[in-house]
Amino acid sequence: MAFTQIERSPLYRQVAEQIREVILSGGLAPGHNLPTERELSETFGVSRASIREALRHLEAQGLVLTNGNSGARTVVSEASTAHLMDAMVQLVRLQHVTIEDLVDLRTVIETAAVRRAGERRDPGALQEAHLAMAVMRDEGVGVEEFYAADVRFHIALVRASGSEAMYLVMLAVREAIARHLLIALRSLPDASTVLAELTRQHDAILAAVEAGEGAAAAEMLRDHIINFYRRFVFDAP
Amino acid sequence: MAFTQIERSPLYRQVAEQIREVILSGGLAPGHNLPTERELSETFGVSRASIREALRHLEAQGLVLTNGNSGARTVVSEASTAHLMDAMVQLVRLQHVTIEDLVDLRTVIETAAVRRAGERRDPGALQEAHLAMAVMRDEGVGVEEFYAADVRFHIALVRASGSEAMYLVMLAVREAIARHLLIALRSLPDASTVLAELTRQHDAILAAVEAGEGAAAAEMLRDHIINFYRRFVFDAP
DNA sequence: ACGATACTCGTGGTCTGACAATCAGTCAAG
DNA sequence: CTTGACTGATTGTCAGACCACGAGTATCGT
Repeated sequence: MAFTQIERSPLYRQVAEQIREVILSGGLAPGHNLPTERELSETFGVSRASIREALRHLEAQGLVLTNGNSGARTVVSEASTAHLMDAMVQLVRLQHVTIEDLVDLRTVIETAAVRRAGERRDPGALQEAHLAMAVMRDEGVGVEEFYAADVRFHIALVRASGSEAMYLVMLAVREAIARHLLIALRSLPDASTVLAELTRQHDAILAAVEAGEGAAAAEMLRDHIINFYRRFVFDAP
Repeated sequence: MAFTQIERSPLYRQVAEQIREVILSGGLAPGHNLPTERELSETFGVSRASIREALRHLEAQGLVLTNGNSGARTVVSEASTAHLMDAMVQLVRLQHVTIEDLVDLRTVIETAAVRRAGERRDPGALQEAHLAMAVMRDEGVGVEEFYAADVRFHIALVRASGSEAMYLVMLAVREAIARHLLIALRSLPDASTVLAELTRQHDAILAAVEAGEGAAAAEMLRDHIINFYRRFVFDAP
């Protein structure tokens, strides 16, 4: 006979798992109201406390959304990338992944994306890149603003590749890197010169993409990223 | 004037945020016991119910771990990739990312990783790849086992690149793709022929990596992946 | 002296019932 | 038509209780 191990998971986990499954399989559309806690309590046959703990679990997974205030119903959340980003940032902060690795991954994804973007030439996404360039070209721009525009620029390039997955991972990687990058930028002794140089490189990359020369753009982008990190982030202090 | 939105976060969220920050900044090392719920309740000045909801939040983020049974303390969790994978699977199931996109991303990362693996030639990780190959070479192997071995093989290749970040994202991507891939494999009319062909390709790729010919391995890997999906997954039904 | 047994205590898991703050809707007054 | 008050429902929070379980400790028989 085949006895099987008894698995004893807390009620709140069983409840959360059931609700999660319903949401993921489309039984509860985003934006719709969840049943009230008291209703759930009755249908599952557990106390409201357990229901609430299950809801907190789902909330942390980004599946449901509570408005923070009392008196507002709990709703099914839109699919969001925020939690993917959080998960990655967490791994970095816990030292499970090094910045070098992330930069490496960033280079791989971004060069591939740019190569593709050169073939597609999506005008919408490239427009966004141009807007970011306008900010960076401004002489008096501060380091913070420059960095924000830089992120917008690079993200726009990846988005122009048309791959939602790359865009997504890119967002997460950028978010995880952000802290270190900003520190490096802030401690630059001669900021405006460096920023001007970065802007020039951006210009060249964007031009190559728009000319349909994806391979050349990828090449320049690789140098752009690697050189920057080599000069200002890794060896710096 | 710049009025700013009033933000009113529930107690459980404030508690969770504080504890999370302590853990992420190293104030509580993985494996150590968290204070008991009653202690936390006292130090934060909120009821145990709120503390518990905060703990459920942290649990869902993979920061703390409760042993499921009663009588066991809550403990700070090791850094784990499980939640990154969950987050990505979730996005796929919510239709936010398509399988085509994921396969695309997979190709990009995996080819880059193999190229690197060819330069490093990490014997340990390649050993794991050989073990997986042994399973796949077995004639009578079932589709399920073959698939598991296939995942082990590809993951081992990425691991051999030495990039923890790529390995991580690869895990997540594979997990998200898994369901579709298995369905495709199961519905193959002529499984053993296809599996044998896949195994031959694997052999060639692994040989190239071990010979230090990363570029060639990457080329073969790209064909390997793209052809498979084109023939059996996308056009299939 | 030593191993097995029973006991106590602290922990997380669960429940109940209550109250406050807030929101959505209704409806009368101006 | 706008304003304000009223009503009912919902989430947020609390206090207090009980249970099941694990770990250590004391007790007992040999």
